[in-house]
Amino acid sequence: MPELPEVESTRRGIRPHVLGRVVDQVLVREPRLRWLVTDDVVGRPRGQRVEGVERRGKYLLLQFPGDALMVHLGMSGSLRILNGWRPPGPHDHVDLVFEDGRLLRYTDPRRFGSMHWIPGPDLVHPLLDPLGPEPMSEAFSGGWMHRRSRGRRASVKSFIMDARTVVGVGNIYATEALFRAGIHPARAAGRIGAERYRRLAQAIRQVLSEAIAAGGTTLRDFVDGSGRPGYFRQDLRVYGRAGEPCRTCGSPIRQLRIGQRASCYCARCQR
DNA sequence: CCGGACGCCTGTCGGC
DNA sequence: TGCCGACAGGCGTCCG
Repeated sequence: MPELPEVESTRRGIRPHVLGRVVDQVLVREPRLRWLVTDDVVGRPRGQRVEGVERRGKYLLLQFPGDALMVHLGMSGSLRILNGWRPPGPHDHVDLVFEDGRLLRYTDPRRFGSMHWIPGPDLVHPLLDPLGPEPMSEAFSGGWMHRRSRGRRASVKSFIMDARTVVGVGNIYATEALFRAGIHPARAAGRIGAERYRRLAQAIRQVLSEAIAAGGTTLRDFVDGSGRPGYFRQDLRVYGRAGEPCRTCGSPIRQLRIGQRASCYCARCQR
């Protein structure tokens, strides 16, 4: 499910409901996520107040005094605020129960997500360590991509989906950004010039901003912290539109596979 | 170092 | 109707 806009929509949805609340207990019904949920996730948050709800790439960070809880939604994960106890469904793996009876419930049918306790205030974790720049930060630019891509023969689509290049860009938004920038997804990253990378950086920022404003993209089951779907699906120009006419030029949208992922593009608009 | 394939899971959908 | 393969929003790991 979730790329940066969906994670950010989740962050904004849950933040007002969890900020300042004190954790009463953490219930882990199924610890077998992408990585085994360890005992510190169950034991350490108890009695602690949530002091911040942040995001780094596709990771959500619940900040406690001195420590943090790091959550990844994988392919099919979501977090929901419940105002009171409700019986959990088969994929409701973790509950953070607050002292006032509200809870934050983690649901993830495919269990590709994860939950880690990060001791200490500095957000040091091996999964965060290799991450590249945030797309909205100054550190991310066409120049950065251009320099980093010299000599690379991998496709530009794989290149921008690599979190070391830029965080938060998954299959949907890589596909959409390349369409907006007029770049063919299979083109070798190292054979794209500085000016086109400037356009691509702008396209990535633009498509992510618009998607956040729409509450993200719901393909099947994504909902934000309040249970609302995202409405960016109707604004997708190429993703999931193979065989349909290009909204710009009318020629049929084509699809190929890059790195085991479907890649839709317009052969006329993207070179 | 780089690039590509694999595997982890469950649910859904299309074709036969 | 039922079965079976393909596919799905991610990403660490392994291999050549």
